[in-house]
Amino acid sequence: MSAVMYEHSPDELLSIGDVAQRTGVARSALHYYEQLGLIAAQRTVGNQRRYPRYMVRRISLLLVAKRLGVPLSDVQEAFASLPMDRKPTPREWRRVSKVWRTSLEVRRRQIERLERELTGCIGCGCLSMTACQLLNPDDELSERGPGPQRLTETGERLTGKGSRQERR
Amino acid sequence: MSAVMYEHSPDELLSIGDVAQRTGVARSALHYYEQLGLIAAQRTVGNQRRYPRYMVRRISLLLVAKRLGVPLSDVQEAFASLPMDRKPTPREWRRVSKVWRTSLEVRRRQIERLERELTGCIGCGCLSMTACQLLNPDDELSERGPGPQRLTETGERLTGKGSRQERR
DNA sequence: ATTTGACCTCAAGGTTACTTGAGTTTCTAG
DNA sequence: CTAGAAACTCAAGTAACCTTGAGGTCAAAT
Repeated sequence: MSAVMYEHSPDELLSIGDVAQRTGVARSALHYYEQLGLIAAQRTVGNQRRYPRYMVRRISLLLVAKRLGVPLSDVQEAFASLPMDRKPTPREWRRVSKVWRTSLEVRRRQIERLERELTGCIGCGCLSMTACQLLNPDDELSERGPGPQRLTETGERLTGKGSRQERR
Repeated sequence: MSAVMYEHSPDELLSIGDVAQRTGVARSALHYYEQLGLIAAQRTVGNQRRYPRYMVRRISLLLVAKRLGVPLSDVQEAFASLPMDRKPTPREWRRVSKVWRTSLEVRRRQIERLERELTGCIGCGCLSMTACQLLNPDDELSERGPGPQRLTETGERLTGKGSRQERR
């Protein structure tokens, strides 16, 4: 580990292993993100990746997006305006984060609405197909295409009975 | 369309096309859900599926879960206690829906927390790695396995600039 | 100097959630 | 009764997001 002796020296470059540990992202995932152009690294003479510190922030912001269920293609767009070769200014960080904030708010409101609807329907025990908006959303539900749609991301463990495998 | 004349007769069985239209779920997806044991149907002499009405509710509840980003494997678990061969009682519906409600609440709280954190960090422009919880969640973030993780489900279109393809 | 662990690339595989297509059969309206 | 729409099965393909493996290189501690 290249940075283990100088944890907090300001301009220390981080190896991929360091970054993996700090961010909790697997090395293979970092490779993948690099392929997508979401992150970048300098290289040593021996072709090994060396990350400047601000890349960790970039990755962390990426993780925030992931936690929100934002697809990487959207992250790509949002990151397009962030410089890769120098530390972004606070102003630049703010601009990007603002997008996430907006998305967060939207999602929160949708969830609140769902909660209200579910409470209404289930509360009265009706679950009536005709009256219940939740069960008859009508709106764009049928418009959705195929492909995977997941987000256990935020780790709620629905049943709470430990019945879900710890995956793999 | 078998049910087009008797839209609201009580014990009418629905063809797969009917169900697809009512729920907004593609026929192929219904086949898929059946494979997973999430739904079931009676068959005609000619082997075509005929769904009892309550299956539509079951599917609708499944869709709610999907909207929440719950993976189908979790839905499977939750549905395990719902009878497939008869109309579930309101009590049974309630029990299952309660799980969703809990999940919703958890998710909402997480989002609220994220919002607070993001506001704090971005608001002051610091985005500091040491002080910011958002960028250093530490908690179980690294525990996540591979596989797809998406949820544009609720359709927020982050950038709002119509830059995202309408898929396919 | 050597060994051990970290790293590299590239191709292929895995998971979730479906869709698409081929070839065939069943239903229903005229 | 017959044509055309709708359904059936099964296999294979797709998309997002990574992981795993093979085969080889680099770097830091002994």
